[in-house]
Amino acid sequence: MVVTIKDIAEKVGVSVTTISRVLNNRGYLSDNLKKKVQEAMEELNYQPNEVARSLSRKKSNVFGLIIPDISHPFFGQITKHIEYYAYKNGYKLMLCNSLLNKKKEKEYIELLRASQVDGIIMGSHTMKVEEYMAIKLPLVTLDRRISDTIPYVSSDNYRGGALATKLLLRKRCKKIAYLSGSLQLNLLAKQRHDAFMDQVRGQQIEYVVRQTDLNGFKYREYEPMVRELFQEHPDIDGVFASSDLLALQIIRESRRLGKLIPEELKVVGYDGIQIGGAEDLTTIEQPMQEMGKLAVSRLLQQIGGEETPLETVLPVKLLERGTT
Amino acid sequence: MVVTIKDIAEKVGVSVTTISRVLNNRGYLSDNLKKKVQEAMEELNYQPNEVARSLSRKKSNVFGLIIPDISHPFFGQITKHIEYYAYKNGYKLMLCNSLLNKKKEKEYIELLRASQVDGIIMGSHTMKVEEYMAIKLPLVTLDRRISDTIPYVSSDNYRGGALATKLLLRKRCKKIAYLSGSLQLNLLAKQRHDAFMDQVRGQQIEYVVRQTDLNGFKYREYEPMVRELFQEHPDIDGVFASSDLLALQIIRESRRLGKLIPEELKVVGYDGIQIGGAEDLTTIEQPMQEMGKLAVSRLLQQIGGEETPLETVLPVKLLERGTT
DNA sequence: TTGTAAGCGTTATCAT
DNA sequence: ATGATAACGCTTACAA
Repeated sequence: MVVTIKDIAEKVGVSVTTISRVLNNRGYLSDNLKKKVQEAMEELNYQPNEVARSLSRKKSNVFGLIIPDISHPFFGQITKHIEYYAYKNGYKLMLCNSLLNKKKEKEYIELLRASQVDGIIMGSHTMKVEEYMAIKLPLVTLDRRISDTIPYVSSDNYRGGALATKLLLRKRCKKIAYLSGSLQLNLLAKQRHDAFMDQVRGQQIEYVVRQTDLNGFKYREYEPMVRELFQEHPDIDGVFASSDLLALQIIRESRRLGKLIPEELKVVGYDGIQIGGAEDLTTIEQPMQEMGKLAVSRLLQQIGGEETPLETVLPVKLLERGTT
Repeated sequence: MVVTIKDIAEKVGVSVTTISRVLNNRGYLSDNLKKKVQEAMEELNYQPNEVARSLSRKKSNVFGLIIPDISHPFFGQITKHIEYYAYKNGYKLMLCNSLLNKKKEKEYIELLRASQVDGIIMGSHTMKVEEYMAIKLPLVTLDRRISDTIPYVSSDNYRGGALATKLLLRKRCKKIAYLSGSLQLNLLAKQRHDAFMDQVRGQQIEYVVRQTDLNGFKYREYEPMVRELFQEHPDIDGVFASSDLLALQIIRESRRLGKLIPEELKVVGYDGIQIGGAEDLTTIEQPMQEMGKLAVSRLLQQIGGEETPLETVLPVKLLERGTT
């Protein structure tokens, strides 16, 4: 049998209440008692049952994290930081990969509520606004403005888009393309596109916009899009890709075509993923560590009953490297 | 207040036992009753409390996953698959990033036990053998043979090492290097090195072995090691890197030095990560999906009281691509 | 300073 | 077929 608080109580010869007090360091306790209890715990190798605690306290110290795909470097990195700060604050993390599957996302949300998690960080969203509003749990989204009541943490997408586009203009590109994953999926990343358009319109420059309608993260499938782009527009000399992974695909394709980078083609990515192969890529770096930290702290604020600002927009940084 | 089984019972006019029965579909229940209960649940928007269930059933339906770093593509990908199969079997996943920090790993193990998880998948190991043996919980390790009682899932590291090395020999390399992260950390990956040595010894070929003593995943710090290697041995014409990330670093450095790949230098990586930039890399692919699947199923076996084989070694595959 | 007892929301064991 | 009631392991008023 597993050792419980009751066994400790019997061994020491006090009530369970007292043991619980020692455990939580509440109330007045003689040092002698404390010591005896500690010893008994050691001896019996006692471990508190967090499930029982959660039930009793109505608090689980668990956060749910719902993202599309943990194997995507952007989410992998941000998750790393979220875990770091959650752990630091005494919270565990339940990992939920939605794969942008509506049913799975919904099931996970229900599962998280049923599991009495103390808060949810959403980096995925495929359901209707009302369904998120109905969650009634501390909630924060990553890079997604779902409604004007659900707090979100993002980086400055518009500025990122502007920085990237301006760089290409400054480098005297004559015909530039904006490439992105599905725009619908991510409202805020759409601002990169808006910024691109604002920079490009009215300028003496040709431009092309392309987006996948993949509702997924099948990076492999970026390839045909990129190939097609260059077939239709072989004279493109600048590309702003809305993710580093996409940018890498472009670089790969242009190598195949024998286009020299940056001489004949300049490429700017987005995210700032720290992965071999992306290290020479000029890109817009999102402050992933800060984003993770703030996502956690927005949740903690809500749990603590504090006011939480609707928007938390963090600055991005242009990393000018080898591909421009 | 939150709706409980009791509220449903009152509304329907039966006992909580009956509601619980409906919930778990146990025993004999009239269809009429079932329907009425279902309706009441819908109406009151009832959600079972998993914490209470776990306490009562002594089963949480949660697995703990301890890995060094979720932002490393290898672990990101394998985690994706683990999550997939866990979910499919009704288990949630608690994500624990150890950062190869002994204290954190130990704390997490305790936390997982306290949280009554039903099993642990360990992809990290920094503690002493006995400490793992003392876990007394369904356990499976990834790519780590800790003792001969703890089941592990891995791919065939020796064969992977042999395949990679043989390829370089077949391609007529004259001087090849084996590069790896810290060998101590990962007993099984060490077999890649053994295989390398077995292939290379007694052949008419020069070879060099280098390993970081980084006890971490600071990929950035691979750079100096790689640079140094080429300074000391500018005549190397083949490299077997024990991870794709390391291989990418080598490719990067050789570009800088103006060495042509594969003409002047051939590079073989390891892992088969699916990341832009690694797509042209010749590498040894680990069957990550199968590994994730089997890690989960080994845990399920243990939970089900079945015999679990000590070792599960899956085949690797040589992907011959652009860098050889 | 310590103890009694109720309560957290479910499940499980007997009854009936 | 359905119900009482104890039990899961812990916390927390309220007492003493």
